[in-house]
Amino acid sequence: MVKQEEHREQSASMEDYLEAIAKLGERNRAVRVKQLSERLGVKMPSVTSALKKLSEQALVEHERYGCIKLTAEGRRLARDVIGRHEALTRFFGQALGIDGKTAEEDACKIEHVISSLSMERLAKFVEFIEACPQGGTNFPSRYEYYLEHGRLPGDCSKRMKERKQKAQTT
Amino acid sequence: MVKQEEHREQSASMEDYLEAIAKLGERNRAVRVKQLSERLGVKMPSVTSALKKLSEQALVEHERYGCIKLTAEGRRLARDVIGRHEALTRFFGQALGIDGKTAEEDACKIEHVISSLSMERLAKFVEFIEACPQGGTNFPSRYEYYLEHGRLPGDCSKRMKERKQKAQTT
DNA sequence: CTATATTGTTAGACGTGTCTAACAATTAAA
DNA sequence: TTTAATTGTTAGACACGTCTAACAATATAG
Repeated sequence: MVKQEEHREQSASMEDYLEAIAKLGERNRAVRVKQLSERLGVKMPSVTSALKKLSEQALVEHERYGCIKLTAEGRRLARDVIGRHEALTRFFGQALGIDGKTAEEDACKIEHVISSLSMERLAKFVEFIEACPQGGTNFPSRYEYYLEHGRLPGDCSKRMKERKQKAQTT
Repeated sequence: MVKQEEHREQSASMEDYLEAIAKLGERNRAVRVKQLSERLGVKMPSVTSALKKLSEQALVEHERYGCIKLTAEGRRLARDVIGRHEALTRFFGQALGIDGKTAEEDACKIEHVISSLSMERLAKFVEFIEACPQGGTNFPSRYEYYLEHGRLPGDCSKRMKERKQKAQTT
């Protein structure tokens, strides 16, 4: 039994490129070097060289002067990064009440270094806060419960359902 | 009015060196290159070259083959880093219930990238959790209150005092 | 006090990711 | 459709932080 093809750990920079390509690709069809360079605040040659690296790892498809696309694997990695980014942004914004700009910036940095365990817990914590915005009794043990069961023990779950229905009907 | 001598931003690596020197200096008198190299998981030449850089910035005193000490400014920076480290460790450990090793590792990374605003809020949040380990009613608004006034509105403050007294008499 | 181990330094290489300067391709305008 | 503007690439430099190899100083044992 040989060790399977592992996740090649990506550097913070490369994760930023993947993330940006995915984000720009959401709306636009063709992602361009220029766009990436502007979004990431680097010069175009830096983008070119990053794309070369990512192409070699089969995370990106890019032919000279052509458009930029993620491969399936690249998309997977980008999704992960974006997931971390969003959860962190919500944590700083919603849970800690940090302003949007700072929340974004911090999420941008931390998304590259946080462990998956902490990331999961943080995401759960945000869910908890969001599910029960008015709080309730006995927070830490309620949080424990939420970690265990994925839902709240008492009255808040009703409110949560109401909110979901409301959201659907909106 | 000319802009005063600013905080030269330190890289993650340099902050790690400062932190390690401070930590090793707590007990031992003379901090050595070898110790630093072991603690930080780098080879000795890396330490030598880092010390050269930090000496040039007057954050560290170090003469060839001699002992390593922080200057007042170096100590100040180290204290900041350690403060962030400890607050983050407590956040991941106490608040999110992450195991000690992971909490340490994440703190180690995040301490170098988090904004001071988020850091303050996170520290306050940990205080809140620690002050009132059993939780109470209406968590988010209680947390708001704590952010505003630095203490809890109701019954928990009594418990907190009891805990402090208990800690003193132990 | 000499011989040996240990610790520390220097020199120089390397990988990463950035930059500028110069050139090439593509697109838009005249 | 030639010319001009924009966009992209190549080549090469640089800063950072690490490493190895070789050498130097200090400490420890005989």
